[in-house]
Amino acid sequence: MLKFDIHHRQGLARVGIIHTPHGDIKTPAFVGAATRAVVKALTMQEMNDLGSQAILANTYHLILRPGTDLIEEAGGLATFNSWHKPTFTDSGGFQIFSLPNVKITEEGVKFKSHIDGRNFEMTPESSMQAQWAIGADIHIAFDHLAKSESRADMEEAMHRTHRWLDRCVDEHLRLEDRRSMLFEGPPEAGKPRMSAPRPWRRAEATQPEKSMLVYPQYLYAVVQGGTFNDLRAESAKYCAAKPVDGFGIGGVFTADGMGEMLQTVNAILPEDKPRHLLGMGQEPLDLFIGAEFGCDTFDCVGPTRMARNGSLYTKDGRINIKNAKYTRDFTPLMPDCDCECCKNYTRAYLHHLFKTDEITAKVLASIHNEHFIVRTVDHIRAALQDGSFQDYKQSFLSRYYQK
RNA sequence: GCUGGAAUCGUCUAGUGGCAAUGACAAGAGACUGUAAAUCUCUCGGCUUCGGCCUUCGUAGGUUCGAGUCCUACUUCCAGCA
Repeated sequence: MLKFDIHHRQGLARVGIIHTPHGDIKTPAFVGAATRAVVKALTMQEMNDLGSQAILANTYHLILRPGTDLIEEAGGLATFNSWHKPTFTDSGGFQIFSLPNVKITEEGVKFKSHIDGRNFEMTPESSMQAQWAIGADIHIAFDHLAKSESRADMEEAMHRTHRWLDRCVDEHLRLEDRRSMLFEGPPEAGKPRMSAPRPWRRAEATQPEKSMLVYPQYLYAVVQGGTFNDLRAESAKYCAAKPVDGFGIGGVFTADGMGEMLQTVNAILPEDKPRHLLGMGQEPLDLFIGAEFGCDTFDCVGPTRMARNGSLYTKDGRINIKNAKYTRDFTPLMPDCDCECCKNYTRAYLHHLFKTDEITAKVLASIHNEHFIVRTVDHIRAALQDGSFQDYKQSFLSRYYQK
């Protein structure tokens, strides 16, 4: 089981540490979106320097390119992309369900690559195998996304997600058993299964299957149910009963009603396992609500996508640096920010880089936005720890969202 | 000097008798939440009571119900020949 220590609680909120084979994550934490094993526009060194603790890659994208075998051969995701810190993979379900012409059956999903039209099939088992090959520390179960917001569709998607979760768990445990047999021998009574961290070399297996990464990997179930809190409760109960290491909360698209939903779900989920709020974190409000109601980690493509499109966070809300009014603004983007962008460059310079479509515009903007969100969650963690959360939330949000 | 060719909204460009006029870029603004996103959308002659009205395709005339489009002259530019 994934080790998760909780040091402090305040209502549903908690402060803790997730211990992964590639290091610790102090929670609550924002996990950078590295869909194709890269945080767009940034190097892993830059991600490290801006304070990121973990990244999340996407199984769908990595299956298409470069292929999961290649990542396994490289020594796993964290070695391949030189991150060397905790990693997550999303199952790919979310992406596949958003493709046109997907064929969904109880067995799994058939789809065509959006790159070259090649046919692929993904099942709960194959998603687990792909994620084990990619070798992130934490995997997300292959879930079914509802085709609409309707209750009938949500219910169908939830039940299939549950059935698929059972298959994900079986396959995950099979892969973990195989790994531990290969590298640690049969479990001894009284001795914990989890191995000490080791060098992340790929090991040649002597068993029929060809190779395997030596470190343990962990699985999160996904809670579904859309905007229907009774479905959310049902899903949380189902997931809570499974031998998984943590939980993803999926299918959340707006902050409206999110707090109530999280209260329902997180009151049911076991306290001693981490919870990841899938895909939320573009709006600071999401992060405050998520942390307040018991979520430990977040990921979101928003900060870096916004950055590439010139929409930059400040304490007074987002600004579009491409606007003409910043042409002669020779002040830092955010004066009290200690990111590389704000410490060294002015709004006028950023404006110029964007207007001339220089690559560095996206680099500096991504550094700032990612830093902004990572540090906001860091502050939330500190505030929870010292009891000032409500004050911090109030002062941050009233300034950020004032009009 | 002669002979061709060309002048269109910031720029380049489409247009060969019904046109406020094509497309691209530039410019102005907006969107973006488990990334088919360095992407996408809107505006882009002026006014408007949103039905229109006014002014526009180098300049000045002309032909025509009607001209960016045809004719004449002029101006400027390009090419070739002197």
